[in-house]
Amino acid sequence: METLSPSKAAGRASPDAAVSSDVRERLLATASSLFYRHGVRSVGVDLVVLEAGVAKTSLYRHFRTKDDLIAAFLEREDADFWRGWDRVADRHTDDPVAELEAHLDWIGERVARPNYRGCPQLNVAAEFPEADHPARKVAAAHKRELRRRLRGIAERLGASRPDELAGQFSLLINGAFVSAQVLGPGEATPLLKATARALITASNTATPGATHDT
Amino acid sequence: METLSPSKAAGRASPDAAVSSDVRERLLATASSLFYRHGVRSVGVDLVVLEAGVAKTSLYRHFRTKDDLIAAFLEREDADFWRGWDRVADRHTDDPVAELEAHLDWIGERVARPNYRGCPQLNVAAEFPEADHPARKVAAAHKRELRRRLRGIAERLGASRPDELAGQFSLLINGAFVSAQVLGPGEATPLLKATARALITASNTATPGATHDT
DNA sequence: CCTGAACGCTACAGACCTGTTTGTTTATGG
DNA sequence: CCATAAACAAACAGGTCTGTAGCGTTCAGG
Repeated sequence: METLSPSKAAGRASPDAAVSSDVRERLLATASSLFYRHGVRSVGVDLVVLEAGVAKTSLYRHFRTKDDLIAAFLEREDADFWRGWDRVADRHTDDPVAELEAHLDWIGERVARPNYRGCPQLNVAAEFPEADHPARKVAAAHKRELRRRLRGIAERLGASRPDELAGQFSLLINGAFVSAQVLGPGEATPLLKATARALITASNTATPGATHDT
Repeated sequence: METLSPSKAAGRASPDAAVSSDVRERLLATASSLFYRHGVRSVGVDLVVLEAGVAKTSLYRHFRTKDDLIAAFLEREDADFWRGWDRVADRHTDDPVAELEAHLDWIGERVARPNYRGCPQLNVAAEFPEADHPARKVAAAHKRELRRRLRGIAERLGASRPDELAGQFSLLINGAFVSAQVLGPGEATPLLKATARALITASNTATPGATHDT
């Protein structure tokens, strides 16, 4: 029988009710870190509760299943991502070109980090082929949101076909997310920005309604 | 050694010696299909041998471990991919622009297929974070080869910085591979081609930003 | 002071996983 | 016609996985 150790009780958050979310938050933070670093399927719930210093029963009190925990992980990553995005966007409310370039700087820097392991949304999508998996829905919504925001920028750029331009940006950014392994360090940012500039130029000079395809 | 027997057929393995590779080939074909459709980690060896109609001992005679089987799966996909690529390239030995566009058509068509499940190399890389996994080495080599071939095209295009242009193409194509879930049907090809055209145009004008027509 | 919620801990169920072992069948080459 | 190699079949070893059950402890609020 273990006697309760004061240091233990002090180490973890005070049992102070606060909201019950203290344990939940620690679980989610631990799971997010483990899931991102090692992949979702290779991390068992036993490891999560061990690292979080929490009982397994508590995990299943806060998350119905592991799949729900995975979805919560992606939602957390989604929120983090847009928080960072907004921080960048807020510095360039007037100039859409500058805003886009700042986003690409931010993304390029992120992709070049030594422990970068790819976009969590894309990773989970690759790990779970079933499109109706709860986490897949989060991932799909995240990518739709990315394109939506890019379309907003494209509109402010005055592109003749903003949705098409946004699609191109989206291709580009997702390409950077998965290409870390094949890109040299520091290569992503210049590639992203050069490509974006070429696309903006082309979108300005393109003849509206011209059909290039055949 | 290659005695061929007309009495092939009949559901079960033809006892015909053939090359020993008959069983191996069926194993690899079955595993490849299952791995691609359902993901590598979610398909156990028991299922592979069941679907292949082969004994598990046979699997482990031809592949030392499951990891080796996964690597063989990626090697097979790699070979298939370049076979298709070469078929396209062989039709456009004279015109690099036409060749690139043909490749993008081919890729766009592939990505739009209803049961497209992403690039197997990228999927496996997402499933196995450990960079030293045998399959990861195959995937990395595959992506390096892609960029190498794109650089060849960029050189024949007369780009001033062919390696940079190849990097941009690479970003673009990998982006298309992972963006299937966010792209509308039939959207990939026009996006790919329009982007490639913009990049080629930009690469011809020495400094980005200038809007010059070819 | 009592009740109930939240948490911790241990053990377990039941399934699935990779890889091995043992023993049998089959077919071909010498 | 026999030796050899390869395949088959089935059980098993030893883990790991998700999720549940049982039981004790802490603590806030009435």
